[in-house]
Amino acid sequence: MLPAMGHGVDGRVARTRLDLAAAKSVATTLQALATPSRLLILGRLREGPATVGELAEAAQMEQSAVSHQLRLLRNLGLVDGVRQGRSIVYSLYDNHVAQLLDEAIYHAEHLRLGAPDRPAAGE
Amino acid sequence: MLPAMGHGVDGRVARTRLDLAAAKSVATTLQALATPSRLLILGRLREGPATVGELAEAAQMEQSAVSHQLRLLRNLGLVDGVRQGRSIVYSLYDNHVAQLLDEAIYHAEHLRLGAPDRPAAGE
DNA sequence: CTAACAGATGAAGAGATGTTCATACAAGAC
DNA sequence: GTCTTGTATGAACATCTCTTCATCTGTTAG
Repeated sequence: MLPAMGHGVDGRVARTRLDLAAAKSVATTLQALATPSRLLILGRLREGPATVGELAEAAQMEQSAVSHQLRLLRNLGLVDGVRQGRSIVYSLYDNHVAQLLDEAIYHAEHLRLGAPDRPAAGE
Repeated sequence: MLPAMGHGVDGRVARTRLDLAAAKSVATTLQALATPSRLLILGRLREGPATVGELAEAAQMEQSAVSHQLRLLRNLGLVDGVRQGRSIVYSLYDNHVAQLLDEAIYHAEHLRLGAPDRPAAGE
């Protein structure tokens, strides 16, 4: 009862050894989720579409900073923005993004339970 | 047909808005998966326990570099290493790690299908 | 037209990150 | 004990990342 082979959420199995190219690709995408600011933005987007201003408000950061991060997320295909009047409304690109986000949050929070975070405390 | 609310792999739902603390926590963990070298290491461990030397071989990196990354992964609670003679055998800490890895790879690779990665090519 | 609002973008700087090099530590071989 | 193998660790350095500031583009109001 120790599945060394990875098994996905619905039966899919990842059996091919991760090669360098794949690792780079995955790393690039995961890095998009590996920052508090972007997670806050995506977290807000998970609740529904929002303008840049609303995202800045939700993430408590400057408009410019949000815009920079949105560009990154856009280039990676994680979000999409459409103009609506003066505003631009952003939303998660598709369900893969939403799922990845949810699963990342779920697992990450569970993993933190046993994670000291700080190297050593003893002395 | 547009689930704004996130839904996890087996029904669990992430409904609480991600606050800054949670975002930081998740980001920290995800960052561990957001680098090619660490993904290669974890990818190898997904196939079963391995010594530092084997990991260095699999990831094509120097022993020292592997050791540094292993410390990081250890501190985050993603891997665990036990001494066996002269070697130290590492393995994924638990199934959460394996699952997170699998799902990250799965989603990330699917997302890359529509991701240009490079800003603009025209000219 | 001009003014105001909403975002995007480039440059620059502070900080974080990952690798390498040299060295230290631990365990077994002799 | 010494030597060799396997791993950890610290310092240094190059690189990348994220934010801020100033400015520019695009849209609507007057």
